[in-house]
Amino acid sequence: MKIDPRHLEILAAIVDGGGLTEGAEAIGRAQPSVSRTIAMLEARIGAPLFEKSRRPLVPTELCIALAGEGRRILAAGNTASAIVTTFRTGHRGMVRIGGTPVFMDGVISTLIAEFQQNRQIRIEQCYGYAQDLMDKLDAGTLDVAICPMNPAAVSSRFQFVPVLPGRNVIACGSHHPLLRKGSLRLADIAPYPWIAPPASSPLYDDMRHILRDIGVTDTRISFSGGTLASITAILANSEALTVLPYSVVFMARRQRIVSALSIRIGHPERMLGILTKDPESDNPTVRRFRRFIDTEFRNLSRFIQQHEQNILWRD
Amino acid sequence: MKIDPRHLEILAAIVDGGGLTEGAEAIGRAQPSVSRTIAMLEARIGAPLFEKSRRPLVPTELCIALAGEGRRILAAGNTASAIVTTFRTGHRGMVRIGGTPVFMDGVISTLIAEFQQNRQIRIEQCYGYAQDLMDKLDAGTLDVAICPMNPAAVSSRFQFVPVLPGRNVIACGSHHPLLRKGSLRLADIAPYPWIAPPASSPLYDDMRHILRDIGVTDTRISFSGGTLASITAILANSEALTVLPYSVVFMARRQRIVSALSIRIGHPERMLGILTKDPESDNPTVRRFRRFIDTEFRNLSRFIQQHEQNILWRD
DNA sequence: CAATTTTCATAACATCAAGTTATGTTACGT
DNA sequence: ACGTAACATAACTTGATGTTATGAAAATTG
Repeated sequence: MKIDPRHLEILAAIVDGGGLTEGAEAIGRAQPSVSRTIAMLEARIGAPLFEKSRRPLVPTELCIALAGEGRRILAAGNTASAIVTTFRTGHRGMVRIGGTPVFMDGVISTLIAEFQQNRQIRIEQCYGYAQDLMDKLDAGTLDVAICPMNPAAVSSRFQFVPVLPGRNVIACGSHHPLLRKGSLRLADIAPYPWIAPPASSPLYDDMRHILRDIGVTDTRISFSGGTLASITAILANSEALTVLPYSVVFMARRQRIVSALSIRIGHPERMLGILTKDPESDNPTVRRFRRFIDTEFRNLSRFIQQHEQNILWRD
Repeated sequence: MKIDPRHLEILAAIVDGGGLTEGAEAIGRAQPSVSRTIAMLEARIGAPLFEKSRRPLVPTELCIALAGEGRRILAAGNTASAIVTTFRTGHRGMVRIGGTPVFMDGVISTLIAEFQQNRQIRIEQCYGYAQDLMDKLDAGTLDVAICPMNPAAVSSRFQFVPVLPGRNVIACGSHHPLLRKGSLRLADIAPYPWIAPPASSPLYDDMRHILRDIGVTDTRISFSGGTLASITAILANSEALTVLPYSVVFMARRQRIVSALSIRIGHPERMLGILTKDPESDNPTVRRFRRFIDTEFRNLSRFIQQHEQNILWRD
């Protein structure tokens, strides 16, 4: 005998409320409605649920047992409602994000940890470069991409919200001898080996341009192919140099492991930004994540600007 | 946002079954029905529950969370069904029974314990004599009465199922000197004191008749007003005599504390039986209890008859 | 004890979710 | 690319649930 779970809910409400009227109110219905529902339930079960002709309604043993189950159903329904609410307010759910490796490791991961505070949100992260990320957004396997792009060159199928200029710096270990030098010249830099980003990454191109600009010719590559963790470790324990996004070095400044050389280098025409396919159709969690990233980056941008004013950039 | 618990059940069934078709079958509906239900649910919630355009249906994070609650609801519903089933088969519920004190204590209580084996049944017992019990049956505060009555004199408003002749015996402690005597005469019995049943009980009248029949004139009452437990204790620790229903002494024979004198006494025209108001309208538990009492008493009756054949009754 | 109030039951009707069968679509495997 | 299996849609029927209005009965109160 299958019983409608809503009927059990009503039963629980009546037993707990102490009467038909209270139960009806508790569950948001009119009294006659629940009265008839109970009558039908009794007919189906074939046994009375309340003692007849008693005014403060007295539940049967059977009724009390069933009301117990009804209470469970009520509880499950409430938590289900809560789940939906937390989901709709973006406090629960999943966000699939992708971005360039160094940037995800060096900046985004820190923000993610903060975003997950007080929320039950799962982040599925993947790494990739611009084209890759756009393909995934198209395929619907990614909600948000965070990557450097030329805002003018973004397809109209995507929304691109720029948040930071895509500036790079020459990074080194915080113990590096060049940091103690007053002014840097080509001859000073030339002797040191370089860590190369992956050949397919934009950073790699950036580095090539920078080296050409400052006149370094035969670059000695001492390490390549590592993610940020490896790069940081190498920088910390050698005198190698590399090119990293300023924001990454900025975020890492707290650990006092890596620093940036005070040398002005040309920076690309790209902006770091949030790339999405159809911002309106995203679920609340994704929206909230985008908003969060956006505001955090604007804060970061301000910090970086303040920081830059305290540094003398030399040629 | 209130969610229909049945929808959550369906969700759970789909997630567990791995597809719409399986889920629909599990819950006993046609596939299009659940398809539309899910569509409506998604519309209400405002978020997809399954990933679109994927053929082995892939549930969303949100969906999995909600399905968890649905599973609870399903479980509660199942136990509710089980409760109803056990109730309908008489394995659960409550029976309100009443009867004459000595008889309830001496016979019925033992049977109740056996009846409750493997069942979740609450017994509400009360004591009373015939008129009292009929009033309570009339008032609907009693399901079954078990008492001695003259079958011919039972009102047609009641059903009376006789189960045992209302025979009495003279009871004594099992150490009693009279038990060692060959044949008993009035002079043998006369010296001993008597325990009197409550004045309002049928047993009291029985005792008076018996004493008159066997010629005892000035009866010495040593104890009165006690229930069976007290009477038994007095019998065990004195040489007092009393009148008890044969069935009570029979049930007590195991403890070897009380015995019956082998003296034939007149017995009343009453039958012990099961008295009910409206046997058809009773719930399954009560019916089952009546059936149980009936068959147990028939067994008891056979035992008693076999037992009697092994005893020489003297005048 | 009668009057009043409270509480539950019933009636009559409207509405909407949910059931059905029949029939597309569409993703996936061969 | 083609067939199959699985899901979606359509059109219609049914039945539970909602409503208001009202009746009946028990409990309370003066």
